[in-house]
This record gives sequence, C-alpha cells and structure tokens, in this order.
Amino acid sequence: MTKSVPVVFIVDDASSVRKALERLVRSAGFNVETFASGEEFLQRKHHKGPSCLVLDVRLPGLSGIELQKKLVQENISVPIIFITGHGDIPMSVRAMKNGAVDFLPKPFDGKELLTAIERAIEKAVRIRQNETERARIERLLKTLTPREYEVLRWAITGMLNKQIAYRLKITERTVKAHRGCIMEKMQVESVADLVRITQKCGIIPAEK
Amino acid sequence: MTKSVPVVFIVDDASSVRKALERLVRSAGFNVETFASGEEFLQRKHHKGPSCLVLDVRLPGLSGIELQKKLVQENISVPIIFITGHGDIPMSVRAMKNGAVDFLPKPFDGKELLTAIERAIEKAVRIRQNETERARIERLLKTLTPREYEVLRWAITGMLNKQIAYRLKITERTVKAHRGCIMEKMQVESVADLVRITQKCGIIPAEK
DNA sequence: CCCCATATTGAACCAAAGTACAATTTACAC
DNA sequence: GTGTAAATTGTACTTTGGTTCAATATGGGG
Repeated sequence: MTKSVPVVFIVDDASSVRKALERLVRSAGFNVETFASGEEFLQRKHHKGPSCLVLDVRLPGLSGIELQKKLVQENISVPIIFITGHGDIPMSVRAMKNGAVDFLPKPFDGKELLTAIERAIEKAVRIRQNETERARIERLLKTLTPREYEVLRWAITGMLNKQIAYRLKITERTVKAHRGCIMEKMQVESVADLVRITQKCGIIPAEK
Repeated sequence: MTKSVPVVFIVDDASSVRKALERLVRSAGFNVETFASGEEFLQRKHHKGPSCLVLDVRLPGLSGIELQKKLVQENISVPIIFITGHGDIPMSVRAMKNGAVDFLPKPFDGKELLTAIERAIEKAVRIRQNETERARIERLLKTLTPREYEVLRWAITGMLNKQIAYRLKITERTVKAHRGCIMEKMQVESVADLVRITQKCGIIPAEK
C-alpha cells in the first residue's frame, strides 16, 4: 500500500492566477491540477487519494458557489477553499455554512493559502478514512439476506435470542442460525463490534 | 415537565439597537434578555433551557469575537448569531469557523435575523439533548469504582470474561462480579447498550 | 423437473454469562 | 483499633449463546 500524494485542484478562469497558484502550491510539495472552469473540473473523474479544491468564487458559467452546492448535493466530499477578488460577507458566510474550509479575499498571503490547504487535506484524509470504512461495512451488509438483516437490527438492540424469536414468530434455534451467519458475514466476533460497525453506517436498530 | 420557552440573548452596546432588536424578537414569540457588554452577559448564570445569542462584533471591552472564543474555551455551548456594522470577510470567516450560526452585516432584514434565530434555537435544542444525555451517563460513570471502570473498558471491546480476567491478572469470577455491578450502576441490560452509551461520552475501549 | 438460495427447525452438546449464597483481604479515614 | 469501601475469590447452579450433526420446505431460474 503506497501512500498516495495529496492533490490540490485549482479552479480559476484567469490563467495567470492558475499559474501563480500552481507554482506556489507545488513548491509546498503538493501535486496540482488546474482547471479554467467548474464544468472542466466536474468532467474529471474523482480522485481516489486525499485532495482539496481551491476555487474562485466568480467563474464564467457555473459559479464557484454553485459548484460547491452541486458537489454537496452529489455527495462528493472534497474540502473547498474559496478565493475571490470581489466577495462580500453574505457570500463568505453562505460558503462557510455549506462546509467550506476557508474563504480568502484577494490579495492574500501565500502562507495563508498553504495553511488552509493543509487543513483541507487533513480534513480530506479524515473524510476518506470514514468513507473507506463505511464502504467496507456496506459491502458486507449487502451479503446479508433480508431475514438476516432483520435479525441484525434486533440483535444490536441487545435483545435475547428468545425475545427476537418471539418478535419474528420463529424459534430461538432459527435466530441462532441467522446470528451465526451474520457474525461470519460481517466479519466480527462479538455483539460489541456489531454495534460499533452498524453505528458507522446509520443502521436503525429495531424498536423495542 | 413543562416545556421551557426559548430565550434569545442580545448583546449590543447601543441601547437603540438593543431596544429595536428586542421588540422584533419578542414579536416573534421569543423571550429576550439584553446586555450592553460581553462582561455583563458572562455574569449572568447559564440558562437551562434552549437559548441563543445575538452578538455585536464590535463591543467596548470584550469584543464579540473574543466573547465567542471565551465561550468555546469554557465549553459553554450557546449558538451565536453575529451582527455588525463594520465587519469584513476574514472576520466573518473566523466567526463561522468558530461555530457561529450566522453573521449578518447591518443593515439586515428583520426576517433574516428571525430565520437565523430559529435555526440557532433548533441547534440549541439538539445540543441540549445531547448534553443532557451525556451528563446523565457521566453521572453514572462516576459511581463506578476504578476497577469497575477498567473492566468496563475491556468489556466494551467484546472480549470474553476469561480473556479480560487474563489481562487483569484476576479470576474470571471476579470479572463477573465487576460486570454485574457495572450493568446495574450504568442502568443497562445488555452489552449492546453499554457500547452505545459509552460511545456518547468518548470512553476509549481498552486495546486488544 | 432439478438446482439453489433462503428460511426454518430439531437434538444434543459445550462454552460462556450471570446469579445466589457467600468469605477474605487491603487500604484508608476517623 | 474500628469501620468502610473496594477488590478479590469460591461453589454451585441456571440461563443463554453458539456449534455440529443434521433435515425440511419454499420459490424461482434454467
């Protein structure tokens, strides 16, 4: 498992800005990819490794704010640092409410941007770890049969086998059978682990 | 259990602003308390029910931003809506990074403020529910003896009694005794519940 | 019609959890 | 020293969890 190098995406319509920022960010040791518009950025297929986005607010076509909204809607979680020459407070507040990491009015100090990028990359790493783990669990969940899933939802409430059996109108023996399969398929060895992993992907425990 | 009425705290050094805002907010059905400075607000003892804070950025003495920082440091979680006549983008961004709900430059529409207040109160309710539950759990945790706490940290890993016994160099019988006390003191009936509640207040499971 | 995944159940058995009686020791406060 | 909370352990017992043999039924898909 080689450690992937963080990538910083830069979206700005002014090529001079793109070049200057690219030079700055590269000098700090990041990989960089630049785009002249939001549409261009969207066409690129998602990056697997940790990455963040330095985004101009004002862009021809899709604006920076609109791009942010689109990314949020499509559940594409890449931390965003806004830069702008003609921003105002309501705009910056809206951007931050939507989860932006930072919002820098031009002209800004290069160091400021790099600090923001580091924070953004750290956030990206955290997000990625969560998503990876979550994806793993959901992959395992899909191998469960409908009935097993049902039993799982009861099992994580801490209910006894006989109680679950009563709820599902089946015998305790059957519940045991399902539980055995569940534990194996979910690759856990205790109910405690089962509770923990199911919490990570929003499984609703059955109601007592 | 009577439902407590939300309170909106208003901190502004200009009495005309305080009066105008108070009238506006009261007309929307909230209780209001006004303060002329951050120090004044801090002296008031904490409100039990849901509340939020409408805070002027520029204040004599303790500034709004400083007050926010102080509240964050002291872990006093009251959602803040900033208002300001002379703010800039970096200021608004810093405020939002520190958890502000909104940041409104004057002049603003009264409706805007009321919308923000509603969001802030909703947030306060959520926070309060969490804190209440968390406080309950921590109260129960304090009744555990040091040894019981230790056993708890192992138990929520899903480890068998005999395995825990081995780790702690005691007999399985002793572990059972501790577990019994733990379950009673924590007012739960299953390991599943134990795992869930301990997750809510950051108990670190012992390392396998 | 047969295969297969799914769901269900049985008997017997062992391991683990938990409880009802306990008793003993240790350390610390008064 | 005495009292108290905490920690530890024992024996015997019941309940629950889980596995190893299974077998049976059901409902498509080929």
